[in-house]
Amino acid sequence: MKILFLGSSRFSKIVLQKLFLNNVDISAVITQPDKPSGRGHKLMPTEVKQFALANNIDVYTFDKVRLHMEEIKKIDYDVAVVASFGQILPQEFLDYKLAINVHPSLLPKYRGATPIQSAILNGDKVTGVTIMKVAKEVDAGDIILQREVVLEDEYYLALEEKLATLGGEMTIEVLKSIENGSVKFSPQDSGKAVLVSKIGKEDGKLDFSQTATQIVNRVRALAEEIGCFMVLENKIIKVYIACDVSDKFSVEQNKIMQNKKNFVVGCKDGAVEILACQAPSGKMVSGRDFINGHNDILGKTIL
RNA sequence: CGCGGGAUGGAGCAGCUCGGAAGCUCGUCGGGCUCAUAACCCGAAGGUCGUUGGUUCAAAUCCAACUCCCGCAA
Repeated sequence: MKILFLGSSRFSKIVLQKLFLNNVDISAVITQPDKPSGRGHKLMPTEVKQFALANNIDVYTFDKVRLHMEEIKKIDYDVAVVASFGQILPQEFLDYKLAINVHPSLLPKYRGATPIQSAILNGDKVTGVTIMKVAKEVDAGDIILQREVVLEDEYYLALEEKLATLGGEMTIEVLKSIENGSVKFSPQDSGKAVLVSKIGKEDGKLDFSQTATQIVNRVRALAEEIGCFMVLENKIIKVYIACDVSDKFSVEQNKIMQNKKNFVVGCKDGAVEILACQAPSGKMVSGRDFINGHNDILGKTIL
């Protein structure tokens, strides 16, 4: 059975890698076009494209799939595997051959762009991966296989890797079931659907009037990708790692603790320690180092 | 040619506008206090101030080029 893989993100790349290493027959890969990125606006290929090139897999970069159906129909494949591709696929593509999607949540919960972040942000104890048929409505197709994953206070990247790896394994199972005809489709209960939208820069701002758990969850969910930050004396301090230290310290809400050893900020129900952060123009440093270099901020207020 | 910030003992920073003897908070080492300590007190070591050239009586500081790092934007 030959597959056509469509994906663009790091999540996609991990799934693709899993399939590749398990000798799934990958006819070709379709990914988003190279985009200007980084300093100097150099053109950067997606991680999926980089992986494909490094492993001699045919790769196509299509800005809009619907404009390239002719080329797609020339590719010899049986099933399309879609993982975080970043484009809405046209009906013509869905009608052409079976397309299945790897989605990192327990559908119908968290349909949309940010299922992994949403699970962490909401403090969920369990999330998972769903393999479903791709339907016209986003993430609403019939479910083929679903597995749960218990959250263990991971940060985004670690959870993404875990879910993507599982997603790859599940995809392989599903492909086998399609091959031997045992595959079953069960419709989603759309009444229970939870939609999550894109997350923007401003969502990374830490609000110390929230609880310690909420703040830490926000850092876990967003610090690595979008970036979390707080505003201190008109400067944006990026926050990378934070933990709940309410049981060790008691600090007034929004205030920085007067302690040269720990970068601790008070919040609604306790205190959060900043373990890694970054000042403008600086590198990422430990909270301890940050305090050493900016000891004048002790006792100051976070806006 | 996208925009901008930075490089100062082992770490994180100040000093640069207005040139003129290297500073702060830590760390390290030694000593003291203490039942004890990551706390406190005393002392010490450790820097060609990113590189190269220029201006000057004199450059961390002004000028030029280069190297490496970082943020924004996308």
